[in-house]
Formats: sequence, C-alpha cells, structure tokens
Amino acid sequence: MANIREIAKLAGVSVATVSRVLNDYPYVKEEKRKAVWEAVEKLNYTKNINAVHLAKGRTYIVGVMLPYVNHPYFSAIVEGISEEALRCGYHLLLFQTNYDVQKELEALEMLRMKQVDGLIICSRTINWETLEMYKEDGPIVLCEDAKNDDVLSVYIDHYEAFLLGMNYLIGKGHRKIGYCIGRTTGINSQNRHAAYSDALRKIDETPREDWIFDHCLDIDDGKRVVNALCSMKERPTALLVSSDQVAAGIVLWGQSKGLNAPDDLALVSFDNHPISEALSITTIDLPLLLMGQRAFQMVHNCLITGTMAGQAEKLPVRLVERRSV
Amino acid sequence: MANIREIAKLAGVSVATVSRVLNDYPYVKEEKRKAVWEAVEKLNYTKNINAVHLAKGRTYIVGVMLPYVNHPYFSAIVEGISEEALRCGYHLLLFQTNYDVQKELEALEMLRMKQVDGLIICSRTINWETLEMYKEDGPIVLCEDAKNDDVLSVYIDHYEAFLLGMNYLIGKGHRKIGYCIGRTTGINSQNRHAAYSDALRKIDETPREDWIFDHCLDIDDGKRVVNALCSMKERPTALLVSSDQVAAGIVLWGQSKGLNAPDDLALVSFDNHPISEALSITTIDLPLLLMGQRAFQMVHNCLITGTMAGQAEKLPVRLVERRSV
DNA sequence: TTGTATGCGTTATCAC
DNA sequence: GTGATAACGCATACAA
Repeated sequence: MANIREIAKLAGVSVATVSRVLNDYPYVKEEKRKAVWEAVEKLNYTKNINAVHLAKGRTYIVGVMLPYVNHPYFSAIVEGISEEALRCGYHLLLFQTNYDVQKELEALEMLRMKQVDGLIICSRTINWETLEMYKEDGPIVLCEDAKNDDVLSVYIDHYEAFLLGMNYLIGKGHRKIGYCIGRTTGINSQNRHAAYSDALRKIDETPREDWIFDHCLDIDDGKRVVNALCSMKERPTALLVSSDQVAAGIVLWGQSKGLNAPDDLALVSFDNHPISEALSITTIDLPLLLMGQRAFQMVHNCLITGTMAGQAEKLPVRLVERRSV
Repeated sequence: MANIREIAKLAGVSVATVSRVLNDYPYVKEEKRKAVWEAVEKLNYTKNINAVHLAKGRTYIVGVMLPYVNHPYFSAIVEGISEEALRCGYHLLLFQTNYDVQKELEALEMLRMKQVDGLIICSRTINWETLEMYKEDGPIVLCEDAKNDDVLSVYIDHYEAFLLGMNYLIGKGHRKIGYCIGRTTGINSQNRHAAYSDALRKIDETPREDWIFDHCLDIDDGKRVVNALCSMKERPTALLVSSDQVAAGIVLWGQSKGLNAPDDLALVSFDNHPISEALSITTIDLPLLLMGQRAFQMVHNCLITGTMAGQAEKLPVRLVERRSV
C-alpha cells in the first residue's frame, strides 16, 4: 500500500506538501496540488487512518455501551445517536455488554486507550465508583439520572414516569397493581420500584412481591406473565409494564387465555412503540430517539469545546391514552 | 498521558521489555516483569491503541454496513455478528447508510483506510462494480446471494423462500396474490419479485402492480396497506409479506377495519419474529442470528488465514404454519 | 533474557 | 509557499 512518502516522491514534492493537499490546506501552488492528486490517482493511494488517529490523538469514533442491540428500546436510542453522529462526521463503535461487568469495563478501557473519543452508556451494571475512574479519559454521557455532575447525563425520570402511570391507574380505580420490568437492578429500575411503592403507600396498599415480574423484555415474556397470572389465586387488576413489547405479549397471549385488556387486566406500558398503537395500548411515550440525539450532542460538545461542561438534561414523558385501561 | 518510554525509564528496563511484559511475552525475568507492572500502576498507564493499530496494521474491528439499526430484521443480524465478534475479541463499527450510496462508499473507504479489518454488508444499494473495487482491501462478506466468488457471502435464498410462500398460498387455493416489500431495488427484492412472477405464471395469473406494496418495513406500514386494500375494487385474497412487523400491522389494523386474517385476507410473512407467534401468523423462518454469526466467522476466517478463501453459504428457511392462511 | 534501532504513516512545527 | 524533521506510541527484527 502506497504511503504519503511515495506520493511525495512521485509528485516531486515534500511529504508536508502532500499532507497539505490531502487536507485541503491553502497556500499550495495549483501546479503542485495537481501533481499530488495525479500521484494519488496513479498509485491508488488512500490514507491510513490509524496513522491519522495516532498523530491527531483523536479517532472521531464514539463508543456506545448497551446490553443488547436486538431490542427496540436500545435500537431506538442507537438510531438517535447514529443520526447525530453521521451529521457530525463521527462513527459509532458498539459495545454490547449483555450487562456483563467485564464487558462494560472493556468499553471504558477503550475510552482510556483512545479507541473512542467519548462514550455513551445506554445502560449499565457497573458501579458508580468504577465509572468515575474514567471520567478524565474523555466525555462520558449516561442515559440515566446521574447522581452528580461528574458525568454528563441525559435521562428519562423513571420515577416520575412510573408515578404517572401508577397515578393514572389509581385514578381509574385500580388498587391491586403489579408491574413488569426488564431487570430489578440498575438505577432506572430502582427508581421505578420506588415510584411503585410510593404510589401504593399513598393509597394504603402494600407492594406484593408476586405481582412484580422480572426479566420482562420481549413479546415472549408476556406469555410467561400471562401464564403466571392465570395460575394465581389473587390477581392484580392492573399492570404497569416497562416495555410495549411485553405489554403486547400480555395482550395477545392474554386473549388466548381469556384474559382480556382492559376488562380482566388493565395495562399501561412504556415507549410508545408502533405496536402499542396497533394494539391500542395506553402507554407512556419515551423520547428514545431524542435521548440518543442529545447524548451524542453532549459528547460532541465536550469534544469541540475540550471541556466536560454541560448539565444533566431531563427529557419529558407523556401519557398516551388508548384503550387498555 | 504516560507512554511506554516513561514506563521503561521508571522500571529501569528498555521499551522492548515493557512491550513484552504488556503483551504477556515469555522470556522476561520475573523481577523485571514486576518492575514494569509497578511502573504501569504508578503512572496509571494504558496503551494507546491507535499506536498498536498502526504498528500491527490491524484494528480488530469489523465494520457492519446496514441501512438502519432500528429494525428487528437488521438488529437480529447485528446481534449475531456481535455475539461472534465478542467471542473472538473483535469490536463492531456501525455504518448506518440509510441506503445512501455516499454513506455506503464511506464504509468501503474505511476498509481501505484500515479503519476496519473487514466489512459485513447486510444490505446495500451500491452497485456490484463499485463493490468489487474494494475486494483487495480486506475481507468483505455480503448477506445476499453474490453473483460470483469475488466476494464472500452468506445468504438466504429469497427466490426460494418467496416461492415457498407463494406455493403454500397457491396450494391453499389462492390465486389472487399480492405482496409487501421493503424496497423494490436490491438483489434480494429482485429475487423475490422473480419468484412472485414465476409462481403466478405457473397458474396462469398475471402479476398486478397495484397489489405490490412498496416501502413496507414497520408495523405502521401495515396500516397503510390495510387502507389501500380497503379502497380497492378488486382485492387480493392473500398477501406475502416480507416482514413480520408489517404482517402484524396488517392483522391488527385490519381487525379495526373488518379485514380479518385469514378469512378476508390470508397472510404469509417472513422472519418468524416473536410477534408472528403471538399473532399466530404463518411465517417463513429466516435464520437471521445465524446469518450474522456466519458472516462474522467468514470475515474472521479470512483474517486469520490471510486469504479470501471460502465459499458462499446458503442458509435454510422453513415455513412455520399458523393460522393466518 | 534483554536492549537497540527501525518501521508503521500521518500531522505539525519551524525555518527558509 | 515549501521542505526538513520531530513528534505520535507501540511492535518487532536483530544483535548481543
């Protein structure tokens, strides 16, 4: 593979001039400029981008840490990030962690090793203390309510969002309420649980462990929930479901078991994915695309200003009333 | 940021020894090894991976070119790629193209610039001739039936798959058949159209342009299709739908318009996404995860053998009978 | 087992 | 306007 030196030789100029031409630098005589481009053509030359990265100390790549890509929640966020990244001439390096701490650490190490200029963390299990050790290595943006300003964040207030859903159900007369969630660990999940408990406490109900369904991510999981509900002596009358996918599963599998929404079971879910509209599920709209966009903008802003400045940004949620309650 | 030279100085050894220690090279006295690690700790040192990339001429990154991430079809493929990549110590760089030729070219250029060691093309619009210009720059794997062996490929035979669906519908007595597709360009789509035409020709029916629905990707698009069908004088009795998402949309929006599957409209779709099971849609299972896995394995195999060897691999499809026909 | 020297391919600083 | 030349930080062939 030809390099810049060979181009210089063939064009009869110095490597510095070649570099200037290649980077559209002014102050190069038209005649030499032409000679350089001709040599580039002739030798079928292309820059080695790794050398550029090394010399510039930048890669124009941003890392995206997430548990899995294959879920509408995360792929919507990635879509938003990607959109903005492309606009700004950045690329995305995927760190699929499956919530494995080792893998998450690896992503952070990649930031330190300058593989990526910045890192967007869509979800994590790694603890806050570990995270903070990397804050000097480049801008990190968290898609969750960060405890303090050491790390940037753009987030959905899941306490507020869950409370919105709970109060809506309670307002409709429900008192026996359960919920479905992807995992019980993680700050977002903890916030949701807090909202759940607080809302129930206000109406003097106590949270029931067996009405909390963990590991609910996909349509399939709705089936599991329906089966569990059907074999219960005492069932909740309403469910708050952290993902439209799961809610869709509950509606559809519920139908085959004679468990119909909203009569047998009221549902409020989250995301406002097209499936919720098609199934007429009342949902709480989460601005996922926007979250991705803003996350990238925050990273990018740090990169161009060279600071870690910026403040946490809370994104608005909105209840979309349909016919599942 | 400390570099390898500073470590060497502090540890009282040469940079070569430091490099050996860092890379778990044998033949280093335990005592020096320890000294190096101590210096590493003390200076909080981490490798600059760009220097490694430059020196080794490899990045251990594989590029993934796709139109959009935010669709179950593609995110399933990415999941498969990612799984294998992680197992082999590789990372994924995302090239979201939105089928824009400029963006696709950029991804190919990144291969030439050695940003990525190889490239997996999940879908494309760029022409074959352009593609071939990059075959020397690193292993390229195409997720479609490649014309020849210049470029590796792992694919689903969409002609065969579509024919399978068509013949199933025809076997059930349908003759007035239309289809829904994501886009009409692209080799996969052309193959599908060929199968559609061929199957109809065999029963002496002629393809009807107005029964072919383009731009069908998501649940929303099912709504559009239903509306179009409802305003037709003469409707098809069956539809072959290239994505479970769209089929789900058709089923669900159809219900609200009194257009019910299978009585008013028979449906066979593709993917075997959980949504098709939940809606009891007859679908043709596509091994997307496997396709991603195999695609990475092919790239990886080229990378470790240093050849472009390997042959195209066709993946099996399977009709899953349910109740939408 | 260890060190020296060179290569990887750019960018950027300076002197002219 | 242009050209040497020094970074950038690591890997590695060769010598010892």
